[in-house]
Amino acid sequence: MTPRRAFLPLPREFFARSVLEVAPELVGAILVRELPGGGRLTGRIVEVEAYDGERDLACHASRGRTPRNETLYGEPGRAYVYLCYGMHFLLNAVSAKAGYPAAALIRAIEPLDGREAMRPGRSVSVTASRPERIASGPGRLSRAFHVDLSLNRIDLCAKGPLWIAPGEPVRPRDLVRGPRIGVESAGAPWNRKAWRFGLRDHPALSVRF
DNA sequence: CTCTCGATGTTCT
DNA sequence: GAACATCGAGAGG
Repeated sequence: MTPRRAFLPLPREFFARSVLEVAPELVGAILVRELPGGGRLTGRIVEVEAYDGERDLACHASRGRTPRNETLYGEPGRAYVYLCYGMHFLLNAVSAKAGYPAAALIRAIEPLDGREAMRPGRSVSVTASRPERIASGPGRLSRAFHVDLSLNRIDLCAKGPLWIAPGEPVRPRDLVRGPRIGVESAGAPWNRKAWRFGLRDHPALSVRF
């Protein structure tokens, strides 16, 4: 019998901490997607950003609680999925204790199992020539892993349609950080916080550090 | 490589 | 109307 990896989900306590601890530790972890029709997609998380509370003007919760961001205020360890720019679904892991809105945005994944079932962008040319970049961006990874609004609020701490398992440890020198992407308009100091974490020089990064 | 711009829908002013 | 945690095409260097 082939020793197949168990991919046990990370426990809820992992996510029930400050997102500034959770986000960097998610780098290197494994995202597992069970497709409705059968088939499993897996990939290594190589880039994550932290969004921390109502005071963080780049966080969706900065203007208070709304129907859209309700999940952010709930139990840690759940998926917060929302529609961005009218056409991309972005995947977050809710962090901190319930009632405190914080989440880690998963921004890029190195494809592992099930690559043939990952959906490329509308342009075949880009991803066909660089298959390792099929999930190299928050919108692209959701498309590749078939993540949409139906997965909002699902539990990432239990086997189901989507969960996160521990990966191989990341050497400290391979973990790099820098300012978050696409949050210029949040203004200082929020657009300058070095709350983006990733694997040094990894080809699947959405943008180089 | 860089820059610019349109797509597309929900939320806020 | 404008803004928005994005992406990819097209033009230009």
